[in-house]
Amino acid sequence: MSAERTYTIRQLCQEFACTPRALRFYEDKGLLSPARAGLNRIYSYKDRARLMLILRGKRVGLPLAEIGELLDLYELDDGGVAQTATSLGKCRERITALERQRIDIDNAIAELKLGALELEQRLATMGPEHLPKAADYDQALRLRLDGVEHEGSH
Amino acid sequence: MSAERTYTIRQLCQEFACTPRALRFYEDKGLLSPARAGLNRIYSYKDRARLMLILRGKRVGLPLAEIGELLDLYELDDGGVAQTATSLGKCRERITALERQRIDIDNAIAELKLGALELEQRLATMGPEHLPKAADYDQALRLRLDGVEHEGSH
DNA sequence: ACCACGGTTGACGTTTACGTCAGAGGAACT
DNA sequence: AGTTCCTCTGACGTAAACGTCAACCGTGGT
Repeated sequence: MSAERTYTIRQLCQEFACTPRALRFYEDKGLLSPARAGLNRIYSYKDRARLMLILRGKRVGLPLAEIGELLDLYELDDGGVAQTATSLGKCRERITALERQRIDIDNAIAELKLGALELEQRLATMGPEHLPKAADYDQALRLRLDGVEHEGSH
Repeated sequence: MSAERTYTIRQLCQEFACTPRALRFYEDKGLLSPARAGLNRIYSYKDRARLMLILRGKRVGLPLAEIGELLDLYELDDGGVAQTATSLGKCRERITALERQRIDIDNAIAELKLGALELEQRLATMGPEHLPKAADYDQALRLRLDGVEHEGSH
């Protein structure tokens, strides 16, 4: 019966790398409905769980509206058999859609891996004979490295 | 040396269920550059292949800009070693991103399947005691079936 | 009492990926 | 020649998902 842990908007944002604006937006869309302490929003553990589902839904490309429907599937106090039946229908539609998408992704990954292989081989066999000039190569590489701010191991 | 097959804009649109507007838009963005017969666009077999890649990229949630970069990876006449190296980098980034996405999708599918199971059981154990009324149930079901045009096995 | 700080509510701006006319041009049938 | 198509080029509109900015509020510290 310990008071369940709660979160401020900023805590959740830091944890999941999103902005307060986004959370309020999800709230506008009915995907979240945190409690209030005066004006301030207080997110419960359940709210946090919902947020995680929302973000995963986004990562797999679902529009917020669809995510909302799916979230409702999990919290069905329900309104009857017909409701449940159509929910099941939507659920299955989403499953088959995601399975198609999985296939697309597998194909894309396969092709990209082939592409990567070819690029590697090209790099390997690409002797100085294909280069503009050793000096140019050197300079181009330098420019590249200078231009890239992040991702550097330095 | 038979003249390679070509396609009008409408033919491609019918084949891939998209609109002429979309194809012209992709052209604006540099993802396609079909030949012309006067004003009219003439799509080659290669253009068609690119379009398929574009559409698959879209299905996995890539923005058109990214798709453009990936397409360029396949057609590298190239500008040197540095170019090829950074291309390889981008390629690998995309691969790992897609692999993460694959995991998300697998998780989402798993959860949805659990949800579907629960819904099925609820439907099974949901005796008339939870129903508004047997008559209402019957009527609601009828309405449902009438409202759904496709997917019906009838 | 004053002020910084984090949070809140509008309201308008922005990007992406097209949809939707409006107006015109060439091919083809009648 | 007239009409019917299909297509083309702008140009403007739109939905989704926030970003950004202004102005306000309550609370803790000094």
